[in-house]
Amino acid sequence: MGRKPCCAKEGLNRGAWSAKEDNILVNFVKVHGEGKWRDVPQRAGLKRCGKSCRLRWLNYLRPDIRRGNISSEEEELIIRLHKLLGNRWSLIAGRLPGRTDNEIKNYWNTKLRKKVQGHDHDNINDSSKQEDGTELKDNKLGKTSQSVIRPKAMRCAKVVMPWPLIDNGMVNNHEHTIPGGDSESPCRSAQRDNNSYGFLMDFDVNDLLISDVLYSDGHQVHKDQIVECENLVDGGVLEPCKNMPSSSSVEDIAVSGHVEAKVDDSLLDVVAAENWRESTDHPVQPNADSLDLKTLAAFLNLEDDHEWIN
DNA sequence: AATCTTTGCAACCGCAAGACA
DNA sequence: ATGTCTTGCGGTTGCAAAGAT
Repeated sequence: MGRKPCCAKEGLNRGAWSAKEDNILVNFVKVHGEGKWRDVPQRAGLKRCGKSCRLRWLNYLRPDIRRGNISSEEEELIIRLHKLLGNRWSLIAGRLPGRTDNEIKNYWNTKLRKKVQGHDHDNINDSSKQEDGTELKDNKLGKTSQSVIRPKAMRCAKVVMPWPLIDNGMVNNHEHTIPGGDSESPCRSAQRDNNSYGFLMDFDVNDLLISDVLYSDGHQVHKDQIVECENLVDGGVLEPCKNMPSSSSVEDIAVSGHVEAKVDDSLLDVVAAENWRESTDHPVQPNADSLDLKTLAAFLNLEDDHEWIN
């Protein structure tokens, strides 16, 4: 027996919302709050599908929506997050306070994709070309291959809050333990040094993943990068994992799709959630935003974070 | 000025996961 | 344990505005 459709489609308005409909929905949510979207149209007196109401609210009517042009910092962040997360628009949007997944998706599809593709084309490396010089495509959509973290299955055992947040007194605890998480993570905790990489946290992912993230560029990780990474480790940024497969030679560590590194949402959400909480009262809050960008910059790109955050 | 093409964005659709009875 | 409901997500579509011819 099939499930009921979310709404009877006959007699319902479709397409663009009128100002009057917007008003009704806003007033209804103000009074009754979000949720129970299925009942909203009937209770609010809207000739709309509940799903449509929810979408309209989330993507357009919510008071904390930040409209207007996407800044170059946001654009840069979207590109980097997309490189890291793929088409996980909701996750990407979660790192951009006030922006919706739909907006970011549209922005990517209409502007950034071309931009990035153009850039990739310029920087196409040998590994993406066949012997005859034609480019290899990794799927039927013709996307260039890239390392993407699929943030679902893996559970994060323990999360260490980013130091800037702690230093700023935004949070009290130095550790947030996820209930049910495995307390014996194979990777030892990241060093508690006062540095911006602290939020690489006690994470249930091996070093390969970390180097994936740090150097995810869709290309092979070079030996000198690993050396650099190890220097970071030596410097107290990351403590080396004990269970790193010893057989994996440096040259073999390809940052490619086969590493289905499934990072729990909490990886970055810890940061974003705090910033979001801070920013919802004042959607454009320079401190919170710059903090978030800076922390993410440190996470996403160790080398040139000074260049794009300013 | 008229028509065609492209672009940008809001909205829709189907699917999946989690919650709940 | 199972079925249904609710919500969220990502892909796609439709349409209006802008630009090109």
